[in-house]
Amino acid sequence: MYTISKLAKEANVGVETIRFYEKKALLQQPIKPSQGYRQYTPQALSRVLFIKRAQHLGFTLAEISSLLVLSNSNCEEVQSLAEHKLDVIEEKLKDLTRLKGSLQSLISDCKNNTNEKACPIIQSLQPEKK
Amino acid sequence: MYTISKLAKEANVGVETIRFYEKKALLQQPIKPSQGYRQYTPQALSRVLFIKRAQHLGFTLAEISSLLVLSNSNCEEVQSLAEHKLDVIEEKLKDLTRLKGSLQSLISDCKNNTNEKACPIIQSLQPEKK
DNA sequence: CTTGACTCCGTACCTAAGTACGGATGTTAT
DNA sequence: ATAACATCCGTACTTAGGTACGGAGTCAAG
Repeated sequence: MYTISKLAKEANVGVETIRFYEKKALLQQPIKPSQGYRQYTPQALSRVLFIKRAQHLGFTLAEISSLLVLSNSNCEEVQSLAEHKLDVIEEKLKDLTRLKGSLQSLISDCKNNTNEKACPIIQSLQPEKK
Repeated sequence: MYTISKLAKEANVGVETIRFYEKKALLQQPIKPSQGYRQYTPQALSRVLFIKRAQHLGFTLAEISSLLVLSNSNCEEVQSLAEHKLDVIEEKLKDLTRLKGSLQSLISDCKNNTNEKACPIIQSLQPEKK
């Protein structure tokens, strides 16, 4: 059993984060003993670690909430959530790759530029005159 | 010359966005004729379009602010800002690629899974018992 | 000269995932 | 039993980039 600060420390998050997850119903609030502080079980720790791992996989807290609901029953739906997330990630990868190409070519233009006044990057951002 | 709503329309942004950019000093507020509405010059339109293009290249408004300050003088600093942005993008690309691999392997585990109860994705998120 | 559309301006609200504050209460060590 | 620390709880603040609201003033058409 843990106090809130020990739980937070074990999970490597702030105390406020625990309380935040409770508000968001990602974490069940342990019944407060009418006297004294709340006690957290090892299951609560598991839950927080689960949340943190899922975040590292790129899931938002809202999605993690769904994962937790589905986790006891439905492998297919979990899989479909993961596939959707994969699509989003692939979309972002495409965008960033395109971005990278544009920036690289602008920077290389800059390096070939001897004219100090007309920076090719700035030029490229100027809209054409109408 | 444009009214604010015509400017916004030309630039394909909301009226509120123009006002927001003025607050952020990305856009100079035209002097308000003591009577009546403000008039925007074609230069103001160019400026808004510049901002939107730079955003598409992945620059934040704060960075665009720097770009605008530098744009009249210093190609080298503009280039260095772009290089920094490129580094950040490459870092993000690495992270996303790693993420994509993890998700793909979890999804493929799911597909090989015949046991409906134990979803491999959920399993992988469970911390080991201590 | 009045109606309807547009503008001005400050302020509040939005998402996401927390972080910070502050007063009241509870616990622990001396 | 009192100091020092921990917890409880509600509320406000943070970043980024806007969006929405509401009351007042202004402008153009009929």
